[in-house]
Amino acid sequence: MVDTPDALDAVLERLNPEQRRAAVHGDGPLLIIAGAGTGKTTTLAHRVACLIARGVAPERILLLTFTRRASAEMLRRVDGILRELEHHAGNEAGTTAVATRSAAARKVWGGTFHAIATRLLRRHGKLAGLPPEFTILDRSDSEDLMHVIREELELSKSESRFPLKGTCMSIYSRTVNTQWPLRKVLKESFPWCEEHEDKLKQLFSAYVDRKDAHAVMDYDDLLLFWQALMRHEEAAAQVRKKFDCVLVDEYQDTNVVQANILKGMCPDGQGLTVVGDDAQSIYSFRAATVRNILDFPEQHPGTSVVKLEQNYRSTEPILEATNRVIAAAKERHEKDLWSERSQGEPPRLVFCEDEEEQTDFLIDRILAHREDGLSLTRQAVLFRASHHSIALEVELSRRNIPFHKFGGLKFVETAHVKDTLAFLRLAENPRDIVSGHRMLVLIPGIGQRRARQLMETLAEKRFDFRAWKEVNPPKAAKTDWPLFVALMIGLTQPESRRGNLGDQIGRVRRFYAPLLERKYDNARSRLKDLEQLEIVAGRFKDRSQFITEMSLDPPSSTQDLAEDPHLDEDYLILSTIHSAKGLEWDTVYVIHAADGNIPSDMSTDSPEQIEEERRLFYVALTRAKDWLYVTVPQRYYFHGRYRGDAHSYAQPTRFLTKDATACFEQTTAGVRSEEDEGDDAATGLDSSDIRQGIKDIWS
DNA sequence: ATTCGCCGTGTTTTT
DNA sequence: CACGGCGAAT
Repeated sequence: MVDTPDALDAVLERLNPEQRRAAVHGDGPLLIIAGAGTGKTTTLAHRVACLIARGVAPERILLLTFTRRASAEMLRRVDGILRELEHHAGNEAGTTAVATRSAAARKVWGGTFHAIATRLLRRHGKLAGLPPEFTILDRSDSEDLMHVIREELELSKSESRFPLKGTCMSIYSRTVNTQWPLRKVLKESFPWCEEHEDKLKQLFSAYVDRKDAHAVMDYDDLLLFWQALMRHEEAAAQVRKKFDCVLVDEYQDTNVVQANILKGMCPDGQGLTVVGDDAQSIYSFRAATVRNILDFPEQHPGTSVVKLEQNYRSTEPILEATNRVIAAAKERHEKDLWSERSQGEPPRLVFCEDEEEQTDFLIDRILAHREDGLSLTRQAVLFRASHHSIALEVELSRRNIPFHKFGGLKFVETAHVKDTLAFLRLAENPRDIVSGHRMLVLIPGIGQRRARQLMETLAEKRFDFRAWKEVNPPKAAKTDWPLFVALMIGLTQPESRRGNLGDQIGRVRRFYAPLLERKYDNARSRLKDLEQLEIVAGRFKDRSQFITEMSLDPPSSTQDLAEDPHLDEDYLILSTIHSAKGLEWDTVYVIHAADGNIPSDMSTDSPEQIEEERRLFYVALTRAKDWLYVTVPQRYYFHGRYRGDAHSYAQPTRFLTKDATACFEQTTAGVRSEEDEGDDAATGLDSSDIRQGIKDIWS
């Protein structure tokens, strides 16, 4: 099973000495500090391949990544390396090994903390008293449940205004993820809610009980239960003995609970590898703490530290600019990133009149780069907030330039898709009060109150939907009610559980369509979405798995769902900076780089927040290999209108210090100033067209 | 006692 | 678009 050392050496040859040290490192705890573009994925993939080559069983390797996409990419690379090893090893290994090897990478346990937690808890949940059929609440489901309880406890009737459901959820989530006392969380992050501390405690404890009673888990529970499993001696031993090695990517964006889980998985640090870059920590709003990576050596005595500093991604001029941006950061691990790619264009800082000019400039440059041979998929437009790309999307659609957008509101998060899924979720787990409630209030004549009663009735009758046949529906629901009950009974028949999922969605859709038409004015496009959903669902065999995937790993781009033939088509990438983490493109456009957007006005309360925004900007810039454009639309928009008088101008982001700016070539977009002035009139395209286009996106 | 519907307000980032 | 509040309709 062990390859000849020669084969391994030949493959490791292409790594630099530090990367190689990390890849071949033995059993002790290992911390890899990997600056942007220093070949982190390559290194980690080689390490995994080395482990397998040395005889570690792939199914005993746990690889924790930040997204499903990252995990798939990593395993693809591991697979590639293993095949290469085969090749080098020549014929001695024989044909059986080939079969073993090519399947090996797929056996690795790869995924996000949450996905792995789900997998472990479905299998070992009994140890923690969990029913294996639990359903998972996404953020807005959790908020809905919080809302229901808040109403029941009549907290909204308290004298001073009680925090909104979203705020309650944020407080709760922050409390459990930081593992701080509620008081401290309120004081530091939600000072305006301090007076409600007692009521919040009441609310949160009811929330925890309710989730238990209804067999639902929110995102935080997945981590918390895994943590609890690892604190229970017997359970921990059972989980631990499944794995020999645990590798964690993007460690700078993990929180305290995740660090505790790792400590539980590898108490003495044996077999534990973490990789990250403190300069790229951008998820503290999710309670991630950079202390995890900074304190790792103390938490795990005997840690070897490897620093990767050679950048393979960007040209020297781009790297110099990004280095100067991050140099202004307050607290950081000194890193000295350097590149051998000395030739290259300077990054450009482009001032635009307004957003329209920015859009024109972008499209102009994107097409020019494509002319020069850079396909659209090798170019990406990055922005701070999802809505920053709306105007660009409209124009791209108008010009038939294909694009995929990552981040922002996802398909599965839209109301009508959630409604549809709620039917399946309740069929799968009749105790799921959130889905039940959501569905029931869709039916005319049924509101908050009756929905609650109906769910109580269902619970009393042991979750048998036939109990609802006896219910006397209100007048408005006379015709819908029997149809609805029949639908639910149909969906819970044993054959439905395994039966064609597309069919099931179709049945729901036929019942739901009239309700949808009544509820939204633009039902047509929403119904089309449901047809999409039907197709996606058809690919799954197991209903429970489908529901889990939709809440844990939803399709990351809206266009992912569109059509399969899209796979080989060329398309431009639009992405939030957060969703661009870990990726790279030949040409990167960072748009709306004005103060107020970067840093976001929402995140300038504390110095820590501003530092995080700085790192965010750094992450955006460091995605670029050869070309980097930073665009600043100067006219300041405010809720779609000019703010105040017509001549207030935006400043470029404060993170472009004088030092950093010096690395940029400054230009104005000037798309319009020359001959385009006349063209504009000729095309007849005007802001009213664009605004109409914007409205079309929503409606 | 409930549900329905209209209107004003706000809008980051994500597992 | 989503949410919450408030008054009208059932």
